[in-house]
Amino acid sequence: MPRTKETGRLGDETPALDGKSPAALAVTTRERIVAVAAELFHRQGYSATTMRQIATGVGIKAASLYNHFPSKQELLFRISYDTMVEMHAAVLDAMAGVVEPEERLRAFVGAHTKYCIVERYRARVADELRDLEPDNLREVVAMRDRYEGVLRRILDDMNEATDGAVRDVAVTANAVATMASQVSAWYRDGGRLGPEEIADLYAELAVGAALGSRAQRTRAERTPAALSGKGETGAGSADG
Amino acid sequence: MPRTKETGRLGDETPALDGKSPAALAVTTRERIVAVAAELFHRQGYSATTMRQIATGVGIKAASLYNHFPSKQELLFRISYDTMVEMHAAVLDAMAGVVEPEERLRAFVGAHTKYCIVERYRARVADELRDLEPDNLREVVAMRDRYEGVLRRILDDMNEATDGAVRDVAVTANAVATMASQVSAWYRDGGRLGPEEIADLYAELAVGAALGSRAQRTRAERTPAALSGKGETGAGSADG
DNA sequence: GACAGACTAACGAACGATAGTTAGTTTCGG
DNA sequence: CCGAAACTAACTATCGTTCGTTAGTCTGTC
Repeated sequence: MPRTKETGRLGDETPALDGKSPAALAVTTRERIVAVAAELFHRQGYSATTMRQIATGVGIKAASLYNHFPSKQELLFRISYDTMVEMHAAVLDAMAGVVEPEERLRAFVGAHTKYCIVERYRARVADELRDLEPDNLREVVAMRDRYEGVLRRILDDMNEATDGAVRDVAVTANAVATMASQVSAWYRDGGRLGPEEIADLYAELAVGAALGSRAQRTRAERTPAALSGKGETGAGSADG
Repeated sequence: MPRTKETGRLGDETPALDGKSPAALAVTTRERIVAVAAELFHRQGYSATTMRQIATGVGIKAASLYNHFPSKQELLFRISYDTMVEMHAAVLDAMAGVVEPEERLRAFVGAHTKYCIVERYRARVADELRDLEPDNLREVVAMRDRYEGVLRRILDDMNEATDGAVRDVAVTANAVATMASQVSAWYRDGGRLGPEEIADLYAELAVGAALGSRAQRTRAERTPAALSGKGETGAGSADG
């Protein structure tokens, strides 16, 4: 490691690193790069973020970034892909051992929401697929599709268990997934509720949305509307 | 109007304009610029879109864009602001004359969702506030806050009418608003359901989320959880 | 009705700034 | 004392924007 400046000591010549951001807590330079890049990509978008900004945030020069990542695009891909994997794992872990469909939905949405709050920079970057180059895009989309398949299966099970209370599985799956992912669009630290509490609320919102109120259900029986939408990606297709 | 090339005739030297995009239907050059820019901003993001790309899409050169807009930023602002105004008007129109809170929620979410589908390019650009410069941002955010206040008031009314069935008004408002806005993230033309049908489904999802299922409500009475969250922006604050 | 002048909207060319990236060199830690 | 990882310096490409110009069109006056 060069330069007398140690990774642990901050605030001397490092212009960024406010101390509270996750970048300050990261140990290795590589981890700090990822953390800083995620925050900047989140705040400014990929294209509007420069390698020099990332470098300044980490406390090094732009050229030094290339000792850790071969390109800006690869940096974006690693953030997106690793986040997708991590989120998937967190959700599967939360659902482990839970068998009742409605409880599985709670576990899924709760864990997903919580992850999207706690890791909100990464999560938002991973949700923005537009800047990924074709090959990288394919890989991340495949990951995401597998992930959303889990949700669709839960809703299918709920539909079966409740004799068709879910009005349209495909649309509901998309709606619930986007709702939970976008929690990071409005969440801010220091608010009235913490991540856990919001995650619990979101889980209940999802259950309510999926099953509907009793009034809705009786109304639906009277006027049969859309079918259950089983076995389709959505009303449209996925994005490419 | 210069150049023998008339605005109405297309496809001679204009390299873009595939005929099906809204840009092809626009009459004036200014309208076509807005339509092309909205689609490109949506697909690639603001920073990744160049003035030369927009110009090519319209069928003119980059320099000519400045006869219609003083800057790229102003172009973004006009798209964002006008869309916000239009959407607000569409939703208020749909709610006109509807008094029952639950029906007002249906009207709000239905109209909002439908607009976000039909005008999905514009709507997604207007939802991306990160590229707006401070002054422009303030104006659009003010517009949006007024808009979301309407939703919060509806949920407050529902809460009163149902003796507290809405678990947390602030969180629910944010969740419903983001859910509906993000419908454009997955909708594609030619799918199983059209805009109207999806909008209706979303309205029901919102009602279900807001009121919850009967099972949820009895469960909530046993274990009093979060308060109703009245009079606050959310669990965090809004963005700035 | 004709014609001078203002206006609109297009063009090609170019400018300054800055982007991602590379090459070559220096500097410590193990 | 070797190599990982930092540095300085520079290259090339492209960006938003400006400039000077030109062709067509509207407007008002005689």
